Amino acid sequence: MGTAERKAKEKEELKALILGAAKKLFAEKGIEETTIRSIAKEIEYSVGTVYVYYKDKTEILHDLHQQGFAQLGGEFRALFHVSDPMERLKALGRIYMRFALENTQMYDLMFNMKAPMDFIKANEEHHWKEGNATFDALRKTVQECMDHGYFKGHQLEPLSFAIWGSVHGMCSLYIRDRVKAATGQEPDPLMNEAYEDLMLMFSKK
Amino acid sequence: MGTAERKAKEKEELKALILGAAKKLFAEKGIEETTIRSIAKEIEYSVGTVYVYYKDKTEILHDLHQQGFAQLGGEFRALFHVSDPMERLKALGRIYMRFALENTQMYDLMFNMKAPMDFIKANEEHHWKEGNATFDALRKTVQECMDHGYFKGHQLEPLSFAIWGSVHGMCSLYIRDRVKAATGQEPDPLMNEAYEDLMLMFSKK
DNA sequence: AAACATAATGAACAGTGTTCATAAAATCAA
DNA sequence: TTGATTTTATGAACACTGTTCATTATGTTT
Repeated sequence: MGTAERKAKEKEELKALILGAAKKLFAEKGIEETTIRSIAKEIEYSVGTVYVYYKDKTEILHDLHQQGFAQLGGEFRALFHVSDPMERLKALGRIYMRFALENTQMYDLMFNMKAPMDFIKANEEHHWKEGNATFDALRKTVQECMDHGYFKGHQLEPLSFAIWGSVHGMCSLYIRDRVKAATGQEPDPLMNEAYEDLMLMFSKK
Repeated sequence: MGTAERKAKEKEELKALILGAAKKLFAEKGIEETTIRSIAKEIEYSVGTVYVYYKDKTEILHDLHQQGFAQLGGEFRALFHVSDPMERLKALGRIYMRFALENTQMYDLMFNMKAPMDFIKANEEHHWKEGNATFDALRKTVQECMDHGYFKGHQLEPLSFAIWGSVHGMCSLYIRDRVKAATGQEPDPLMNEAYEDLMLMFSKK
């Protein structure tokens, strides 16, 4: 049936319109200022309409969080042409860090906020697909590093987590304004130097 | 004047009562559920009274955040009898991690939430006293480690930040429920193993 | 006892996410 | 085309939040 098909498409379009408005406001103003009413106003629909297409605010945030992972995942995949695993590991970290610093709100949503995980739990999807895929990219690279003689005496799983945590921690402190406040130094250069320090330790055979 | 003195003391007591109730509710239910009304109810005062003693919710959260640092700082100071700097560094990290896992809400407030930093900024105190003091404990220990031949080729400041970030990152991912969701493993053992992995790398001369 | 100062109150305001009976629009059936 | 039916959009209303402030109650001083 042609009409049903078209209607389904229109529904998808309006849903995407809502998500786009949410994304824009979210990136600009952050989560606090991104209210359902402001989203509705942005696309010139009523408040109720948003709730026709999204049952929750958390569902919107979850979709946004997925978009973020799609982007980061794409940037990760583009790095798999780097054959030297340690080089790739360093590049993965750099991309991750750049993504965090350039999309602070989005990064926050993906790795710090409760909402997306709450949504995932509430919908019985006890697999965090996006997170797993991203973590897999790291794990595979770490495994290859080990095959090349790096990280002797370490275990793949905890080591991968430790590496993820290390880079995430610096980004997280950056985003929450703890870096300058605690060190008294300018955040951006310090982040770079700290990252070099980390990689120096990681790449010691 | 004796009466004035007593009244001042009473004021302090009521303020402490409010903070205590806030702390209790906060540790139990988290920040979302800790409303001004629930605090007032807990101590059997009216909503308005809370605002007599605290101008803001952020001021309450800032005081709470300070209490957290007082506790963590105390536990840190107790470690300065450990003379071997690398041993002390490892112990600092363990204490930090234990604090995070046992006081998730408080840790979150101290290192992840916006409110306390917003309050500090709003009050022109562009020094994060608590954070600085805590970071100093780490920096001093790292410096001593370097004096003992560790961390060759590293710079004190970025390295200290990298170490802080590393441990913080793992704790942060734990608290925000990303660990099990991304790795599929039980968080607590994984955290311990990952910490060992980190320290193994840090302590390579 | 009266005048004054301090402290506690809770109704009211503006904002939030969310719901749902109603209205409008689109589709289908004749 | 016209009427019936289904689908979509609406915004007032609800329960909650942080916050304010005129009013009330309490305590102190003269």
